[in-house]
Amino acid sequence: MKGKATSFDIAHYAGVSQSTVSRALRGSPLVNEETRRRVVEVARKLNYKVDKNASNLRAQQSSTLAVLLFEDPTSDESQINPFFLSMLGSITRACAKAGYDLLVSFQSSSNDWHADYAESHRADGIILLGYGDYMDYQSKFERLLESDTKFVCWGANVEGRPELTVSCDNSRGGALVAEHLIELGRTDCAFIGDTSHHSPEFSARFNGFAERLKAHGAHVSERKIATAISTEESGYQATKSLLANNIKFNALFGASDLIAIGAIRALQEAGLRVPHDVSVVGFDDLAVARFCTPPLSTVQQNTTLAGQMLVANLLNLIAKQGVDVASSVLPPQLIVRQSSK
Amino acid sequence: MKGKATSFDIAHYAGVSQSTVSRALRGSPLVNEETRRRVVEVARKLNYKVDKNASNLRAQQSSTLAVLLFEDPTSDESQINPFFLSMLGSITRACAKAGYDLLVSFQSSSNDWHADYAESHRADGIILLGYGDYMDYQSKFERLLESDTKFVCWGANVEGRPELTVSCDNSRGGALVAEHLIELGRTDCAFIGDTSHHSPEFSARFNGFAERLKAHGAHVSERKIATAISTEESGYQATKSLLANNIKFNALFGASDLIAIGAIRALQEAGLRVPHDVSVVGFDDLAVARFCTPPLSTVQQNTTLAGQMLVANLLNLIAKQGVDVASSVLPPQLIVRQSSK
DNA sequence: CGACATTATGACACCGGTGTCAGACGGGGA
DNA sequence: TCCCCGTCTGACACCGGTGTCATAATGTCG
Repeated sequence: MKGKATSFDIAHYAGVSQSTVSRALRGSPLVNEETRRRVVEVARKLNYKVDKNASNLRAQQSSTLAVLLFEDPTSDESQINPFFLSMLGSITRACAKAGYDLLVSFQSSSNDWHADYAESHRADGIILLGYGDYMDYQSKFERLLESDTKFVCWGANVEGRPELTVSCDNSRGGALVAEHLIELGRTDCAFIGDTSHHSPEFSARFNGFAERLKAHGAHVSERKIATAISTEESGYQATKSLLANNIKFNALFGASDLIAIGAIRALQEAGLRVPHDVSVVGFDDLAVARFCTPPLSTVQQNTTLAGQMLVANLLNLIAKQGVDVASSVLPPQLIVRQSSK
Repeated sequence: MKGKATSFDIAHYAGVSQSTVSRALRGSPLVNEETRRRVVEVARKLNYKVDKNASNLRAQQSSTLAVLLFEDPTSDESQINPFFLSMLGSITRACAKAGYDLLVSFQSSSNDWHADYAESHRADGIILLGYGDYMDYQSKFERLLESDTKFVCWGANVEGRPELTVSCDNSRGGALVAEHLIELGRTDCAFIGDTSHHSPEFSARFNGFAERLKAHGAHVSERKIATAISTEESGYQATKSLLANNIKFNALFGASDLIAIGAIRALQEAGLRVPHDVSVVGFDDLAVARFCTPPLSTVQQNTTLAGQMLVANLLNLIAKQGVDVASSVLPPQLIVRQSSK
């Protein structure tokens, strides 16, 4: 047998028509059980596999989802945010369970392909990760909506379409951190992250944090806020600049674990002890949080559940073409370790 | 316009035949420059995208590669080995650069789909990660070879086909660790990992390590070897069992960073100081190695280069159907940090 | 001005399945 | 015996492109 076997080959050897082969292999009730057995047996012997391209073409769908991971172009390209990688793992598993394949693509702002996967029929739907850090994300969303592309997004809100977003309750997470620091009596806080609308997740964390502090009579001074993207280096630099300006604080909230880890390095270099002089809390609960020095207190996001919901909501969207899907906001959980004792 | 535009729609509006549209959009020299401009313009206006399924079906290829990541079923399913994730990042980028899409799939030993992606024409070739830890990998390789599936593999050797493997020079990496410990005068070594053929990468690391020590008159006692898979917990347990048996050593080589990190935890719990009492060295240089307590000395594998070579070799294999591709063994690099000073 | 090469285009078969439709076949009831 | 119905199967159009072949239009040269 040259090349791969086709359904015509199977038909030939099983002594039936090609139509019957197709029906038999896909469990149609129209085919006689005895015939089916014969077809299945021949197919197995010839190691026959349905050609996905042909089947997708005819069926006008691809049984495939795509994940587009947006990377902040200002961050180091060689290191991918481990938080998204861990989400990727759970998305992959959820896809497999649903019988879908998963295409993975790393996007940078330079390319504009966001809808390509769907429009070229390579994927039935798209999952967006990291678009909260995308400068111009609302306009991207508009283009996706316009072309009727099925998509769901982690973190960033799609205006007027809450059902397209799965996110952590960032505001609540920030509040948990505030409560924890209040309990410790450490209310003179610095914040490293981003309070602007460019970064909806970081600013939600900050707002939840600041509001809860305020409710207790404390407040975060503008001077104690430094801007950083979600990398260790950026957190380090931002904290260093605070210290260089001789700004004092007894607690520090990093908008992500990577930022917090960088902040700890800057603090330690400046001779400050964590947590003795400064309590530090991060956000994400990356694996590394458990192992760093000192082990980092942080707010855990349930990436496993998040991945499952992204996939489930997207499939729902594809199946029901746009009917109501509930907004999905996941509860965060505070994990206290040595960095804030 | 209902639904997506097809090349016939473009043809209609541009006043040419469908054939010409196809040629024009794919840069055939057969079409008049003026005609091409018109076609391209109409296509852009109608937001036309080539249907990948149709094009793949006709061309009998998919412009897609698949990554199969094998997970040790005995390890915690929710946490994916960060080493492979980082490789995944560089593979994705290399694919994108070559104009290929990437399918990602996590395999467990229970499913037997290894060749499915290729045989169903979903992917032109397959990249195997983590198959060195696969109990029965040679038989899987045989099936892939038999079905003429194009594939390359990280780490594990395919018998008689060195061109299908890209790997780190694990033996040399082990030797680097040995040399480093010899310099420190720490030759009473423990090894945590796997010295059996079940884990070709770990055992190569061990062999390179042991041989170099032997050449210096030192030697690793059987009693100081404990078996572990590549997780923090497993490294912790293995080290704990050594200590429980009252086995002494002044250096420890963990076959991976995760193992070494678990080992450090076990040592510290037992009241041993790292590196004062025991020098610890790992393997991989995960991001976490820089941040753990104390920062971990380790052997760096160049995942960026590795990913690029896997993709390049695979594409080569697909293009030249089986002609010689050089075996690719990448040089490891010792990174000394506080854990072995 | 006719033979011939060159360029640009259209018609059409084809990739390998899926779904529809028509019809063969056997059995039961009138 | 004839008709009807349910069960099972085959023929065929179709999905949306790609590549081949034939041909029209234009230009070249003797």
